Amino acid sequence: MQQRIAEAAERLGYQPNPMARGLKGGPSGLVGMLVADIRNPFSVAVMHGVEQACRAQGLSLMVCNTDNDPVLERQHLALLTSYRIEGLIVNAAGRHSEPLAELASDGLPLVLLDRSLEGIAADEVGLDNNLAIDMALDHLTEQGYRRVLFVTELPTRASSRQTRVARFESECPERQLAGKVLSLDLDDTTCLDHELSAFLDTPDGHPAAILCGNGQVTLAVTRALQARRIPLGDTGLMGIDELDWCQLVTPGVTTLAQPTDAIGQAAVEQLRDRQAQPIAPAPRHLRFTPQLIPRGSTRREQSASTTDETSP
Amino acid sequence: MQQRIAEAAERLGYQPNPMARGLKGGPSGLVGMLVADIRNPFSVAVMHGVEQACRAQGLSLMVCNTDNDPVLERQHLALLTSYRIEGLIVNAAGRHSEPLAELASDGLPLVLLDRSLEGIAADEVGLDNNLAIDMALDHLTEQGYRRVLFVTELPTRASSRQTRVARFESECPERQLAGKVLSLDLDDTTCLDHELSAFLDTPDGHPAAILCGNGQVTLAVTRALQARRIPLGDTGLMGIDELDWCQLVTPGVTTLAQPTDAIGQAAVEQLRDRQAQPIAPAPRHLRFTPQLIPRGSTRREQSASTTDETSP
DNA sequence: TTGTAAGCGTTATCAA
DNA sequence: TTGATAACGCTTACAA
Repeated sequence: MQQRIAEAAERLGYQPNPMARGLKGGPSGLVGMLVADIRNPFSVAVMHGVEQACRAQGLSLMVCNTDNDPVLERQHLALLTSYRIEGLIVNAAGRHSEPLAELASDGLPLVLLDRSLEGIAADEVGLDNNLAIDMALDHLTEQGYRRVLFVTELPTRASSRQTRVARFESECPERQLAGKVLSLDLDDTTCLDHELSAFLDTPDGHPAAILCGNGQVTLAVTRALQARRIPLGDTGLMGIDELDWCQLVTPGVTTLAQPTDAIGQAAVEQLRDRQAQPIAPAPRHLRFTPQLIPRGSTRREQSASTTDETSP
Repeated sequence: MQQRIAEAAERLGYQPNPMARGLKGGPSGLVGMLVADIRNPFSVAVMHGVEQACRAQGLSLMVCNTDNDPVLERQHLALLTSYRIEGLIVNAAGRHSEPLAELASDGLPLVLLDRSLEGIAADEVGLDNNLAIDMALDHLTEQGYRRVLFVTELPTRASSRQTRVARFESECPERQLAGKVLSLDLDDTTCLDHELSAFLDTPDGHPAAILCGNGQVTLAVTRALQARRIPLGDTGLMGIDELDWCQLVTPGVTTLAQPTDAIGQAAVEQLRDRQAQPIAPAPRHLRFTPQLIPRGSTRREQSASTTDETSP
């Protein structure tokens, strides 16, 4: 009997209207994602992982870019909830966002990507930031650098940046490294040149390296170094986030690659898990291990300019 | 009287439910966008322009990534239409897509980004491909290259690629250039090395250059050239699409930058225009002019390795 | 097993 | 000017 309607539906090309369905409160099959900056390759890479996972689960993904604008974030949040999303993956929200906290307490499955949010007890998925900093400092130490400048975007905006800065500051002394932190506003990189000079021009004989907090910073710093004709390797350069061009800029830029696909997929799984749980379990935090991709930019004794061909 | 309800709505934080609204058939304020490859920086850049324009118009944008998969494309199309979008911006659809044609003939405002589609008479917004090829060939000729290899992704997939190939083939003879076309499957770049060798190893004394059809190709070719230790400039390299790293790879990669923001915004405007028209006017084609950013990779007599600092 | 009815939050139409 | 009512397409609960 049901066969007959199923087959008639097939024949007529019937497709249920998700609007009507959503009205009544049924499952929407929709997952929302809030991205702080769609032009950040890391975000895009994670998003790709999220998409794949959604597809595998038969879910549809609705992506919104907030461009780091709290107002936009609020609007998009309203849009997403009005479409009855079943889960939300968030890679935005600089500060404690009230609407977001409200949603979480309303029981909407929520996964925070690459950041924690004050006052919101939600699942988190992201890099193991402490480990990443440790790995970076270990590598730089091994390569013989004794002074390190950590350049990061304004850490007030994202908790992961704060974590990295904190770890950097606590771990440098442990390794007898002279550490310094530079907070950068990417819209105004004039101070970068200045600070870079100040850091590099100290002729105390200790080899110096620069550690970049994310891909955008790596780009800005590489540009600045190149403008000042500073050869890489002699002055160390290392970045968190692997980028297309890191192997192209001679002698190659050393990076800590994030497992972006895995992170995206984990976010969706987390969402499903939570949906399946009738009583909300304690928030889970998933921290992924980065992969060190050593290249020429952290090789001090340049034995001929060997092009690095490591692939990401 | 209406004031009272307006103020009550404000007080209670009332927000109309777009589901219910959509059910009845009212305006949804939603625009859909289909992107073939979210990891293509060009697509992301255009998407950013689209977003800005939507915001300015008070529209919400729903983006779907098809990953060049016709099946996914169909699914996403179904999703978007079920949400009663008021307009659709498409940067996918390799071949004549039936569902798309259907939508267009149903009167849904449709803008094709960077491609035409057989059998679909819709508005188109994109680069002036003929002009772009002409500009590239002019530049390469001026710089003294006499042989050019045009590397493109499989042109069967996108009309803009076909247009570029056709123009390349017809214009090379005009300029007494020896032109050759290489169609590349980016998932399998083994043939690239091979073909590159074949092209460059012909010692007929004529300076050779490689022209890349888009950013992804530029990346693949730059990698291949670097692997073979071929210095840029001597062998010319030029790409369509400006990328972050083009100024970083010494001596800088010459590009034709697309005005991505303008293209995205034009797409949304086109949508609105069409919506406003009661009777559908003939499809409009908007073709944008690229910007030549000359760098060291097309400079033959390298007078000292001057770092190019032109910004995009 | 099959059929009917109410309700989800809007908008549009029509009467009062 | 205002208020009541039907309809959008679906789900769910209950009656035949």
